[in-house]
Amino acid sequence: MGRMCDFCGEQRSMVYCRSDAACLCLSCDRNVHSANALSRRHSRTLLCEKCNSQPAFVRCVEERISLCQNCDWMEHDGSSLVSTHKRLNVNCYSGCPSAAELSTIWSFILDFPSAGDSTCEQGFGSMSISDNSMKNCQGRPENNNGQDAPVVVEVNDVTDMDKLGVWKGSSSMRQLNIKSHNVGQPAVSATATSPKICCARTKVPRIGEDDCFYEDFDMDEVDLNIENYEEFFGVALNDPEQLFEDGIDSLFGMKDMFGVDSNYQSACVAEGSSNGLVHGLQPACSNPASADSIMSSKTEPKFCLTRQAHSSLSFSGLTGESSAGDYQDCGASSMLLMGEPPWCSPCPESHASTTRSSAVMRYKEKKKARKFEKRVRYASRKARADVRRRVKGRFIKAGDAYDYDPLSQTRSY
DNA sequence: AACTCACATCATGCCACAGTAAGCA
DNA sequence: AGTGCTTACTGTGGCATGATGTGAG
Repeated sequence: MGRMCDFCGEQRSMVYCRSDAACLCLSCDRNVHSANALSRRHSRTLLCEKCNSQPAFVRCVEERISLCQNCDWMEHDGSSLVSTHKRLNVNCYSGCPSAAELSTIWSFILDFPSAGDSTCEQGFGSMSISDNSMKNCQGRPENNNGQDAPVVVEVNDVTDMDKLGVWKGSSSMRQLNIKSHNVGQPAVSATATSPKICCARTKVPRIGEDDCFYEDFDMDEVDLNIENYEEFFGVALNDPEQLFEDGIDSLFGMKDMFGVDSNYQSACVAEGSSNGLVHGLQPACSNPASADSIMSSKTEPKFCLTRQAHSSLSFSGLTGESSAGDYQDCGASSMLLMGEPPWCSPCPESHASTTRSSAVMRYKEKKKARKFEKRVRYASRKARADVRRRVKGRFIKAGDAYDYDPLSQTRSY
Protein backbone atom coordinates (compact mmCIF):
# COMPACT_ATOMS: atom_id res chain seq x y z
CA MET A 1 0.00 0.00 0.00
CA GLY A 2 1.47 3.28 -1.07
CA ARG A 3 1.45 6.57 0.71
CA MET A 4 -1.86 8.32 1.02
CA CYS A 5 -2.51 11.65 -0.60
CA ASP A 6 -1.24 14.51 1.54
CA PHE A 7 -4.23 16.60 0.59
CA CYS A 8 -7.29 14.36 0.81
CA GLY A 9 -5.74 11.55 2.78
CA GLU A 10 -8.07 9.14 1.09
CA GLN A 11 -6.57 8.22 -2.23
CA ARG A 12 -3.22 6.67 -2.80
CA SER A 13 -0.72 9.35 -3.78
CA MET A 14 0.80 9.03 -7.18
CA VAL A 15 2.58 12.26 -8.00
CA TYR A 16 5.04 14.37 -6.12
CA CYS A 17 5.00 18.16 -6.21
CA ARG A 18 8.37 19.58 -5.34
CA SER A 19 7.13 23.10 -4.88
CA ASP A 20 4.63 21.96 -2.32
CA ALA A 21 6.75 19.09 -1.08
CA ALA A 22 3.58 17.08 -1.19
CA CYS A 23 2.47 13.68 -2.40
CA LEU A 24 -0.85 13.88 -4.13
CA CYS A 25 -3.36 11.66 -5.80
CA LEU A 26 -4.19 12.60 -9.33
CA SER A 27 -7.47 14.13 -8.39
CA CYS A 28 -6.03 16.40 -5.74
CA ASP A 29 -3.08 17.17 -7.95
CA ARG A 30 -5.49 18.52 -10.48
CA ASN A 31 -7.52 20.40 -7.94
CA VAL A 32 -4.60 21.92 -6.12
CA HIS A 33 -2.68 22.88 -9.20
CA SER A 34 -5.58 24.33 -11.05
CA ALA A 35 -6.13 26.90 -8.33
CA ASN A 36 -4.22 29.64 -10.06
CA ALA A 37 -1.65 30.39 -12.68
CA LEU A 38 1.23 30.09 -10.27
CA SER A 39 0.29 26.75 -8.88
CA ARG A 40 -0.16 25.47 -12.39
CA ARG A 41 3.52 26.05 -12.90
CA HIS A 42 4.49 23.63 -10.18
CA SER A 43 6.65 20.90 -11.52
CA ARG A 44 5.37 17.47 -10.64
CA THR A 45 6.51 13.99 -11.30
CA LEU A 46 5.71 10.44 -10.30
CA LEU A 47 6.22 9.39 -6.74
CA CYS A 48 8.86 6.79 -6.00
CA GLU A 49 7.00 3.53 -5.52
CA LYS A 50 9.61 2.14 -3.24
CA CYS A 51 10.20 4.78 -0.60
CA ASN A 52 6.99 6.71 -1.30
CA SER A 53 8.62 9.90 -0.22
CA GLN A 54 10.82 11.08 -3.06
CA PRO A 55 10.08 12.12 -6.60
CA ALA A 56 10.60 9.35 -9.07
CA PHE A 57 13.68 9.52 -11.15
CA VAL A 58 13.54 6.57 -13.46
CA ARG A 59 11.11 3.83 -14.35
CA CYS A 60 12.46 0.30 -14.26
CA VAL A 61 10.87 -1.51 -17.15
CA GLU A 62 11.63 -4.98 -15.86
CA GLU A 63 10.30 -4.38 -12.40
CA ARG A 64 7.59 -1.99 -13.58
CA ILE A 65 8.34 0.37 -10.76
CA SER A 66 9.16 4.04 -10.56
CA LEU A 67 12.18 4.82 -8.45
CA CYS A 68 13.79 7.87 -6.98
CA GLN A 69 17.47 8.35 -7.40
CA ASN A 70 18.27 6.81 -4.09
CA CYS A 71 16.12 3.76 -4.56
CA ASP A 72 17.31 3.40 -8.10
CA TRP A 73 20.82 3.49 -6.89
CA MET A 74 20.21 0.86 -4.29
CA GLU A 75 18.10 -1.31 -6.54
CA HIS A 76 20.33 -1.13 -9.53
CA ASP A 77 23.68 -1.02 -7.96
CA GLY A 78 26.42 -1.90 -10.38
CA SER A 79 27.36 -5.00 -8.49
CA SER A 80 23.95 -6.47 -8.79
CA LEU A 81 22.42 -8.42 -11.63
CA VAL A 82 19.54 -6.03 -11.87
CA SER A 83 21.93 -3.27 -12.76
CA THR A 84 21.28 -4.16 -16.37
CA HIS A 85 17.60 -3.44 -16.03
CA LYS A 86 16.32 -1.17 -18.67
CA ARG A 87 15.15 2.10 -17.21
CA LEU A 88 13.34 5.06 -18.61
CA ASN A 89 13.42 8.66 -17.60
CA VAL A 90 10.49 9.91 -15.63
CA ASN A 91 9.46 13.32 -16.84
CA CYS A 92 8.11 16.22 -14.92
CA TYR A 93 5.03 18.07 -15.98
CA SER A 94 3.24 21.20 -15.02
CA GLY A 95 -0.17 22.62 -15.71
CA CYS A 96 -3.20 20.39 -15.70
CA PRO A 97 -2.66 17.68 -18.24
CA SER A 98 -5.46 15.26 -18.88
CA ALA A 99 -5.16 11.57 -18.15
CA ALA A 100 -4.45 11.03 -21.80
CA GLU A 101 -1.69 13.58 -21.73
CA LEU A 102 -0.24 12.06 -18.62
CA SER A 103 -0.32 8.75 -20.36
CA THR A 104 1.70 10.33 -23.10
CA ILE A 105 4.21 11.71 -20.65
CA TRP A 106 4.46 8.44 -18.83
CA SER A 107 3.68 6.06 -21.61
CA PHE A 108 5.36 3.25 -19.73
CA ILE A 109 2.51 3.12 -17.27
CA LEU A 110 -0.03 1.11 -19.17
CA ASP A 111 -2.63 1.04 -16.45
CA PHE A 112 -2.59 4.74 -15.90
CA PRO A 113 -5.61 5.66 -13.86
CA SER A 114 -7.93 8.29 -15.08
CA ALA A 115 -7.93 11.50 -13.17
CA GLY A 116 -11.35 12.42 -14.32
CA ASP A 117 -12.21 15.42 -16.33
CA SER A 118 -9.33 16.84 -18.22
CA THR A 119 -10.34 20.42 -17.96
CA CYS A 120 -8.96 22.55 -15.26
CA GLU A 121 -11.24 24.30 -12.93
CA GLN A 122 -11.77 28.00 -13.26
CA GLY A 123 -11.71 27.63 -16.98
CA PHE A 124 -8.00 27.55 -17.19
CA GLY A 125 -8.01 24.67 -19.54
CA SER A 126 -5.39 22.07 -19.69
CA MET A 127 -1.91 22.96 -20.54
CA SER A 128 -0.61 21.35 -23.61
CA ILE A 129 2.29 19.08 -23.23
CA SER A 130 3.85 20.59 -26.27
CA ASP A 131 4.04 24.04 -24.81
CA ASN A 132 7.31 23.39 -23.11
CA SER A 133 5.66 23.28 -19.79
CA MET A 134 6.76 19.74 -19.48
CA LYS A 135 10.39 19.22 -18.97
CA ASN A 136 12.78 16.58 -18.10
CA CYS A 137 13.09 16.63 -14.42
CA GLN A 138 16.60 15.41 -14.33
CA GLY A 139 17.60 17.83 -16.93
CA ARG A 140 18.43 15.11 -19.32
CA PRO A 141 18.00 15.11 -23.01
CA GLU A 142 15.55 12.54 -24.06
CA ASN A 143 15.47 9.62 -26.31
CA ASN A 144 19.04 9.23 -27.09
CA ASN A 145 21.08 6.20 -27.80
CA GLY A 146 17.98 4.61 -29.05
CA GLN A 147 16.36 4.61 -25.68
CA ASP A 148 12.67 4.84 -25.94
CA ALA A 149 12.27 7.68 -23.57
CA PRO A 150 8.63 8.51 -23.16
CA VAL A 151 8.66 12.05 -24.38
CA VAL A 152 10.98 14.03 -26.54
CA VAL A 153 11.54 17.47 -25.19
CA GLU A 154 11.75 19.86 -28.03
CA VAL A 155 14.36 22.51 -27.64
CA ASN A 156 14.78 25.19 -30.17
CA ASP A 157 18.14 26.45 -29.17
CA VAL A 158 20.59 26.61 -26.40
CA THR A 159 18.78 29.43 -24.73
CA ASP A 160 15.66 27.42 -24.59
CA MET A 161 17.54 24.60 -23.11
CA ASP A 162 18.64 26.81 -20.33
CA LYS A 163 15.20 28.12 -19.77
CA LEU A 164 13.79 24.67 -19.61
CA GLY A 165 16.47 23.39 -17.38
CA VAL A 166 17.13 20.77 -19.97
CA TRP A 167 20.47 19.16 -19.62
CA LYS A 168 21.87 21.24 -16.92
CA GLY A 169 23.83 18.29 -15.76
CA SER A 170 22.17 17.29 -12.58
CA SER A 171 23.97 15.01 -10.25
CA SER A 172 21.60 12.25 -11.04
CA MET A 173 22.45 12.35 -14.67
CA ARG A 174 26.10 12.21 -14.09
CA GLN A 175 25.78 9.37 -11.72
CA LEU A 176 23.98 7.32 -14.25
CA ASN A 177 26.45 8.11 -16.90
CA ILE A 178 29.31 7.21 -14.74
CA LYS A 179 27.77 3.98 -13.76
CA SER A 180 27.15 3.15 -17.38
CA HIS A 181 23.55 2.37 -16.81
CA ASN A 182 21.14 1.92 -19.57
CA VAL A 183 19.72 5.32 -19.28
CA GLY A 184 20.86 7.23 -22.26
CA GLN A 185 23.74 9.50 -22.74
CA PRO A 186 23.09 13.10 -23.50
CA ALA A 187 22.38 13.81 -27.08
CA VAL A 188 23.30 17.42 -26.69
CA SER A 189 26.88 18.06 -25.96
CA ALA A 190 27.13 19.92 -22.73
CA THR A 191 30.54 21.13 -23.61
CA ALA A 192 29.16 23.15 -26.43
CA THR A 193 27.50 25.63 -24.15
CA SER A 194 28.93 25.03 -20.78
CA PRO A 195 31.58 27.45 -19.68
CA LYS A 196 34.54 25.82 -18.12
CA ILE A 197 37.64 27.02 -16.49
CA CYS A 198 40.75 25.97 -18.30
CA CYS A 199 39.79 22.37 -18.51
CA ALA A 200 38.64 21.80 -21.99
CA ARG A 201 39.14 18.12 -21.77
CA THR A 202 36.60 17.81 -19.07
CA LYS A 203 33.31 16.62 -20.40
CA VAL A 204 31.42 17.35 -17.29
CA PRO A 205 28.36 19.44 -17.83
CA ARG A 206 27.82 22.59 -15.93
CA ILE A 207 25.47 22.13 -13.10
CA GLY A 208 22.57 24.47 -13.35
CA GLU A 209 21.44 26.51 -10.49
CA ASP A 210 17.88 26.21 -11.59
CA ASP A 211 17.90 22.53 -11.85
CA CYS A 212 14.36 21.61 -11.19
CA PHE A 213 15.46 18.65 -9.20
CA TYR A 214 16.46 20.95 -6.42
CA GLU A 215 14.04 23.72 -6.86
CA ASP A 216 12.45 23.54 -3.47
CA PHE A 217 15.58 23.18 -1.48
CA ASP A 218 15.34 25.60 1.33
CA MET A 219 18.19 28.01 1.19
CA ASP A 220 16.70 30.06 3.98
CA GLU A 221 17.54 27.53 6.58
CA VAL A 222 21.23 28.01 6.24
CA ASP A 223 22.76 31.35 5.66
CA LEU A 224 25.01 30.66 2.78
CA ASN A 225 25.74 34.04 1.45
CA ILE A 226 29.17 34.00 0.01
CA GLU A 227 30.81 37.21 0.85
CA ASN A 228 34.41 36.24 1.05
CA TYR A 229 35.42 35.36 -2.40
CA GLU A 230 37.65 38.37 -2.58
CA GLU A 231 39.64 37.00 0.29
CA PHE A 232 39.84 33.72 -1.41
CA PHE A 233 41.35 35.38 -4.37
CA GLY A 234 44.20 36.95 -2.63
CA VAL A 235 43.26 38.97 0.41
CA ALA A 236 44.68 37.50 3.52
CA LEU A 237 42.39 36.80 6.40
CA ASN A 238 43.63 37.55 9.85
CA ASP A 239 40.78 36.45 12.02
CA PRO A 240 41.25 32.79 12.91
CA GLU A 241 37.84 32.67 14.54
CA GLN A 242 36.26 33.39 11.24
CA LEU A 243 38.68 31.37 9.30
CA PHE A 244 36.87 28.13 9.02
CA GLU A 245 33.42 29.39 8.28
CA ASP A 246 34.78 31.78 5.75
CA GLY A 247 36.71 28.95 4.32
CA ILE A 248 33.51 27.05 3.84
CA ASP A 249 31.87 30.04 2.29
CA SER A 250 34.78 30.66 0.06
CA LEU A 251 34.86 27.10 -1.01
CA PHE A 252 31.29 27.27 -1.97
CA GLY A 253 31.93 30.59 -3.52
CA MET A 254 34.50 28.95 -5.71
CA LYS A 255 32.07 26.23 -6.50
CA ASP A 256 29.48 28.77 -7.31
CA MET A 257 31.78 30.66 -9.60
CA PHE A 258 32.45 27.59 -11.57
CA GLY A 259 28.84 26.81 -11.96
CA VAL A 260 28.29 24.11 -9.43
CA ASP A 261 24.78 23.96 -8.18
CA SER A 262 24.12 26.09 -5.15
CA ASN A 263 22.06 23.32 -3.68
CA TYR A 264 25.11 21.22 -3.45
CA GLN A 265 26.47 23.95 -1.31
CA SER A 266 23.47 24.10 0.93
CA ALA A 267 23.05 20.38 1.13
CA CYS A 268 26.63 19.85 2.06
CA VAL A 269 26.62 22.62 4.61
CA ALA A 270 23.42 21.26 6.03
CA GLU A 271 25.05 17.90 6.21
CA GLY A 272 28.08 19.44 7.74
CA SER A 273 25.95 21.26 10.21
CA SER A 274 24.39 18.04 11.36
CA ASN A 275 27.81 16.76 12.07
CA GLY A 276 28.79 19.84 13.96
CA LEU A 277 30.77 20.88 10.99
CA VAL A 278 29.84 24.44 10.60
CA HIS A 279 29.15 25.73 14.01
CA GLY A 280 32.05 24.26 15.78
CA LEU A 281 35.52 24.34 14.50
CA GLN A 282 35.44 20.63 14.25
CA PRO A 283 37.31 19.14 11.42
CA ALA A 284 35.04 19.83 8.57
CA CYS A 285 35.73 16.70 6.74
CA SER A 286 36.26 13.09 7.21
CA ASN A 287 39.88 13.52 7.89
CA PRO A 288 41.21 16.00 10.37
CA ALA A 289 43.59 17.52 7.93
CA SER A 290 40.78 18.80 5.83
CA ALA A 291 40.00 21.77 7.96
CA ASP A 292 43.63 22.59 7.96
CA SER A 293 43.53 22.45 4.25
CA ILE A 294 40.88 25.06 4.27
CA MET A 295 42.84 27.11 6.69
CA SER A 296 45.92 26.96 4.63
CA SER A 297 43.98 27.80 1.57
CA LYS A 298 42.98 31.00 3.25
CA THR A 299 46.38 32.07 4.20
CA GLU A 300 47.90 31.07 0.95
CA PRO A 301 45.13 31.39 -1.54
CA LYS A 302 45.68 29.27 -4.55
CA PHE A 303 43.36 27.42 -6.77
CA CYS A 304 44.66 24.01 -6.07
CA LEU A 305 44.30 24.46 -2.38
CA THR A 306 40.68 25.04 -3.02
CA ARG A 307 40.55 21.77 -4.76
CA GLN A 308 42.08 20.05 -1.83
CA ALA A 309 39.51 21.36 0.53
CA HIS A 310 36.78 20.65 -1.90
CA SER A 311 37.60 17.04 -2.29
CA SER A 312 37.64 16.68 1.42
CA LEU A 313 34.18 18.09 1.62
CA SER A 314 33.04 15.70 -0.98
CA PHE A 315 34.28 12.85 1.04
CA SER A 316 32.54 14.13 4.09
CA GLY A 317 29.33 13.92 2.22
CA LEU A 318 29.76 10.42 1.01
CA THR A 319 31.68 8.41 3.44
CA GLY A 320 30.35 6.79 6.52
CA GLU A 321 27.21 4.86 7.10
CA SER A 322 24.72 7.47 6.10
CA SER A 323 22.03 6.53 3.76
CA ALA A 324 22.55 7.48 0.22
CA GLY A 325 19.20 9.11 0.34
CA ASP A 326 20.59 11.79 2.53
CA TYR A 327 22.52 12.96 -0.43
CA GLN A 328 19.99 12.38 -3.03
CA ASP A 329 19.57 15.99 -3.82
CA CYS A 330 23.15 16.81 -3.20
CA GLY A 331 25.53 17.05 -6.04
CA ALA A 332 28.32 15.96 -3.83
CA SER A 333 28.20 12.42 -4.97
CA SER A 334 28.57 13.29 -8.54
CA MET A 335 31.21 15.78 -7.76
CA LEU A 336 33.15 13.04 -6.17
CA LEU A 337 32.50 10.52 -8.84
CA MET A 338 33.60 12.91 -11.48
CA GLY A 339 37.04 12.72 -10.05
CA GLU A 340 39.09 15.75 -10.78
CA PRO A 341 37.13 18.91 -10.23
CA PRO A 342 37.12 20.81 -13.46
CA TRP A 343 38.74 23.92 -12.10
CA CYS A 344 41.76 22.07 -10.86
CA SER A 345 43.23 21.16 -14.11
CA PRO A 346 46.57 22.77 -14.47
CA CYS A 347 46.22 26.06 -16.21
CA PRO A 348 48.86 27.89 -18.12
CA GLU A 349 50.03 30.77 -16.01
CA SER A 350 49.27 33.22 -18.76
CA HIS A 351 45.58 32.35 -18.57
CA ALA A 352 45.32 32.42 -14.82
CA SER A 353 44.49 36.07 -14.38
CA THR A 354 41.99 36.05 -17.22
CA THR A 355 40.39 32.96 -15.84
CA ARG A 356 40.19 34.41 -12.41
CA SER A 357 38.66 37.67 -13.47
CA SER A 358 36.14 35.95 -15.63
CA ALA A 359 35.34 33.58 -12.82
CA VAL A 360 34.83 36.46 -10.44
CA MET A 361 32.66 38.22 -12.95
CA ARG A 362 30.57 35.15 -13.53
CA TYR A 363 30.31 34.53 -9.85
CA LYS A 364 29.07 38.03 -9.23
CA GLU A 365 26.52 37.69 -11.97
CA LYS A 366 25.33 34.46 -10.57
CA LYS A 367 25.20 35.74 -7.06
CA LYS A 368 23.11 38.59 -8.27
CA ALA A 369 20.70 36.30 -9.98
CA ARG A 370 20.54 33.74 -7.26
CA LYS A 371 17.13 33.01 -5.94
CA PHE A 372 16.58 32.00 -2.37
CA GLU A 373 13.33 30.21 -2.61
CA LYS A 374 11.69 29.28 0.59
CA ARG A 375 10.22 25.93 1.22
CA VAL A 376 6.51 25.65 1.65
CA ARG A 377 5.84 23.50 4.66
CA TYR A 378 2.13 23.32 4.39
CA ALA A 379 0.84 22.97 0.89
CA SER A 380 -2.75 23.35 1.98
CA ARG A 381 -2.03 26.70 3.57
CA LYS A 382 -0.21 27.83 0.53
CA ALA A 383 -3.10 26.74 -1.64
CA ARG A 384 -5.45 28.82 0.44
CA ALA A 385 -3.18 31.81 0.55
CA ASP A 386 -2.77 31.58 -3.19
CA VAL A 387 -6.47 32.09 -3.72
CA ARG A 388 -7.20 34.39 -0.84
CA ARG A 389 -8.41 37.87 -1.68
CA ARG A 390 -6.50 40.84 -0.36
CA VAL A 391 -6.51 44.55 0.23
CA LYS A 392 -3.09 46.06 -0.22
CA GLY A 393 -1.57 42.68 0.15
CA ARG A 394 -3.33 41.90 3.38
CA PHE A 395 -5.80 39.12 3.74
CA ILE A 396 -9.35 40.19 4.23
CA LYS A 397 -12.39 38.57 5.74
CA ALA A 398 -14.45 36.47 3.43
CA GLY A 399 -17.03 38.63 1.75
CA ASP A 400 -15.28 41.93 2.34
CA ALA A 401 -14.36 44.22 -0.49
CA TYR A 402 -11.00 43.41 -2.03
CA ASP A 403 -8.57 45.01 -4.40
CA TYR A 404 -6.74 41.90 -5.42
CA ASP A 405 -8.09 38.49 -6.29
CA PRO A 406 -5.39 36.02 -7.29
CA LEU A 407 -7.92 33.99 -9.20
CA SER A 408 -9.52 36.66 -11.31
CA GLN A 409 -7.16 39.60 -10.93
CA THR A 410 -10.24 41.74 -10.48
CA ARG A 411 -11.50 44.22 -7.96
CA SER A 412 -14.73 44.14 -6.10
CA TYR A 413 -15.06 47.90 -6.18
C1' DA B 1 37.47 64.02 3.15
C1' DA B 2 33.00 64.83 4.85
C1' DC B 3 28.41 65.65 3.99
C1' DT B 4 23.77 65.59 1.75
C1' DC B 5 20.52 63.81 -1.33
C1' DA B 6 18.24 60.51 -4.35
C1' DC B 7 17.55 56.08 -5.51
C1' DA B 8 17.74 51.04 -4.97
C1' DT B 9 17.57 47.09 -2.21
C1' DC B 10 16.41 44.55 1.81
C1' DA B 11 13.81 43.22 6.00
C1' DT B 12 9.78 43.24 8.54
C1' DG B 13 4.95 43.51 9.87
C1' DC B 14 0.23 43.15 8.74
C1' DC B 15 -3.98 40.75 7.48
C1' DA B 16 -7.70 36.12 7.73
C1' DC B 17 -8.14 31.67 8.68
C1' DA B 18 -7.44 26.52 8.31
C1' DG B 19 -4.61 23.37 10.42
C1' DT B 20 -1.97 21.85 14.34
C1' DA B 21 -0.60 21.23 19.10
C1' DA B 22 -1.45 21.42 23.84
C1' DG B 23 -4.29 21.19 27.76
C1' DC B 24 -8.21 19.63 30.18
C1' DA B 25 -12.32 16.82 31.52
C1' DA C 1 -4.84 4.89 27.54
C1' DG C 2 -8.20 6.75 24.56
C1' DT C 3 -11.69 10.29 23.23
C1' DG C 4 -13.76 14.77 22.59
C1' DC C 5 -13.67 19.50 23.25
C1' DT C 6 -11.57 24.16 23.75
C1' DT C 7 -7.91 27.32 23.31
C1' DA C 8 -3.68 29.13 21.55
C1' DC C 9 -0.45 29.16 18.12
C1' DT C 10 1.47 28.65 13.28
C1' DG C 11 2.07 29.57 8.53
C1' DT C 12 0.65 31.11 4.08
C1' DG C 13 1.37 35.52 0.04
C1' DG C 14 1.21 40.38 -1.47
C1' DC C 15 1.81 44.88 -0.16
C1' DA C 16 3.41 48.94 2.58
C1' DT C 17 6.83 50.85 5.19
C1' DG C 18 11.07 51.69 7.40
C1' DA C 19 15.98 50.57 7.46
C1' DT C 20 20.06 50.12 5.07
C1' DG C 21 23.29 50.45 1.20
C1' DT C 22 25.22 52.89 -2.81
C1' DG C 23 26.54 56.35 -5.91
C1' DA C 24 26.62 61.14 -7.45
C1' DG C 25 27.27 65.86 -6.52
